[in-house]
Amino acid sequence: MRMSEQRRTTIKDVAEAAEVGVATVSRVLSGGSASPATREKVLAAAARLDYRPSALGRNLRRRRTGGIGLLVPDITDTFYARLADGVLTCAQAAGEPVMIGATRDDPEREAELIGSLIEESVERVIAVPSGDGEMWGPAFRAGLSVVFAERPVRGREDVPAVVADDRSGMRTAVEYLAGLGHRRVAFLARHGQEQRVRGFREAMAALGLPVEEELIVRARATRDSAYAAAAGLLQHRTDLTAVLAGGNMLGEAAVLAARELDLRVPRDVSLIMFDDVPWAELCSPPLTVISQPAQDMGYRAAELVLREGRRTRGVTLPTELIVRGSCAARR
Amino acid sequence: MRMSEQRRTTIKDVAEAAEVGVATVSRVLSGGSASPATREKVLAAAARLDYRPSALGRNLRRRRTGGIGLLVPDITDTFYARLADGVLTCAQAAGEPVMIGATRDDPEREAELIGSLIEESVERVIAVPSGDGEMWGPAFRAGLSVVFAERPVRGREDVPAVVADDRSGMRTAVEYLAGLGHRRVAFLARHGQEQRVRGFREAMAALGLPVEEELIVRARATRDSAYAAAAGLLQHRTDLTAVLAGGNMLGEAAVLAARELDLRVPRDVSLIMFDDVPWAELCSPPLTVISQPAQDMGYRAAELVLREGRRTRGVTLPTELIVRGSCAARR
DNA sequence: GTGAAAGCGCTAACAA
DNA sequence: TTGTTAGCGCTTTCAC
Repeated sequence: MRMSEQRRTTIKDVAEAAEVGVATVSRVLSGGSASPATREKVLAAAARLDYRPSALGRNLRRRRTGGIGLLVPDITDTFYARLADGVLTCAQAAGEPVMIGATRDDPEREAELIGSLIEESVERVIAVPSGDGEMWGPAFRAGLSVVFAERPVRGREDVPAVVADDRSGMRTAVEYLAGLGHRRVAFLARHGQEQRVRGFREAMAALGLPVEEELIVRARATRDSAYAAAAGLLQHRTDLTAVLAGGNMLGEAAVLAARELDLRVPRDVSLIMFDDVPWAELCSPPLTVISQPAQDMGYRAAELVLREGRRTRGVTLPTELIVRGSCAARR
Repeated sequence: MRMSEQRRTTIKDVAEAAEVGVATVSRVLSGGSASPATREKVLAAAARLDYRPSALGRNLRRRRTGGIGLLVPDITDTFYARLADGVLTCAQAAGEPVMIGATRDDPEREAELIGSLIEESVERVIAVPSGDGEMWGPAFRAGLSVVFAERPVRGREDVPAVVADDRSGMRTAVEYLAGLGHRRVAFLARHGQEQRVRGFREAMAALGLPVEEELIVRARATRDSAYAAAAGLLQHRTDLTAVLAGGNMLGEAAVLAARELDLRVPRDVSLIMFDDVPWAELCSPPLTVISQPAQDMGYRAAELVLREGRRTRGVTLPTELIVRGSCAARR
């Protein structure tokens, strides 16, 4: 005996209550033409019944879903959190729901999440890609429009990407360090940040500094991996005088590892971090950083993916050197 | 620019390819009974066509959506980011998509987001509530099952909530401070953290310390609001000897404000923060904190909301005092 | 074990 | 201007 069989209020209920056909209700509610009288009736009935059109029905019929999918490696990394925030801001303004997934920087998981987005008929995706171009085959075959954020994917140069100006940022950082007299500078990068690695190499070369492959260390997008990379670097290479961290988690790890090894920043080693975060200022010493507009990045990516217009080109956003106290002149 | 009218592969296509009826395909794919021979045929066809069942169709038919909605004030606040991470971890393990929204700690926006979740037929929601009980009327009327996180909502005591043990945490903090000789301790709270405020009052009273209303300051869940609150407090009340920050953003603001006002921590003022974050250790001095299991909170909330079983009770998770260097004995 | 058919809630032709 | 109707892709009786 089901007394309160929670049935959802449907368009049919509204139609009956307003004494019109369902098509009329649909039209009125989506701003179509209708006589003032009927419009009034329908609106009143809808309000009275607290009617909310089912996105399920609509999307099935239209064979598309409005929402946008968002794939980031780790929402716990403030950079991705800010990026996500930008996406949310733009999406909410456009009234689009956002479906989020954490890839853990794992191509396999990424593939799963892409599959899940396809199942949900999400047709727009913003992703900080972890895997290579192949992961994205199913996505394109399914016809969804994707925009990459933070970094492009090799082999998918046709897909628009919203990125920071890594080359310029790296160049600025390396020049700053070189100006301070550093020659042996290491680079802590996240896997996949090849743009930055390339920028680093270029900048070093341009200044006539040696690029030792051993001084370019890669980590995965997790705290543990970052720490291991930083500690390993600092421990084994006592000859380096400066380290450049490719992201805030790498920077955090570097500060921690340095402290653990009793290295003083910036006396024993100078440190500069890509990405500015609130705690950089609270840190001791305050960290010198290359800031990048994370939230903007997300916002722009959302704009791009929302703009139906095909053939949109990617966007490169500027970075900025913010000198604080973690770099010193090399004696 | 799609050249071929990308038609999605449907169950019908698979049925034709496998030379069976659609019902059979459905059955096989959802683990129903079928003869080994047909099962084989269907699976092969599905794989060959790279078939993915449409969640839209399924959900519409079933009149429910699997996904879970997640509403947080600000994903940029690492506490909420960790909470969200917990939710994502659990949801992904269960294969459920997560729809996320940022309420900005604004009841109105929260109401909008709830409405949007209803439209999407999401039937499970985890929320860090901003508004009062009334906001949630439509949600319950629509029959969705919700779990609150971080704090309960007054007037909705029947809704399960996953929270930190605020009373115990506050008590521990206050006792620690009192043991150090502090009597004039201020509390920086976020609006809605009434549990913590209550815990603070109780703890102070229990130790025979005076509770000055003026020393309990509330901020909204934004960096600006937090900073304003902290700066105002520190500026106007030069007689206080310790401040307890109700969350990491409040703590961050307090450190910043103190620095701005040339107050030395812990010499001039002791500081203790609710919620442990990676930078607390990097800060100078390292911050003494009451840690709370944010990611766990999210995970547990997801478990609760996923467990169909109604009448689940809420969960209270333990907190822990982690002494670092931001509190000193009062001379 | 298998298939035909009836919808889930909605929108878009097409009629009236 | 309005209503009728045919599906969108799927699951689920209900016959066979």
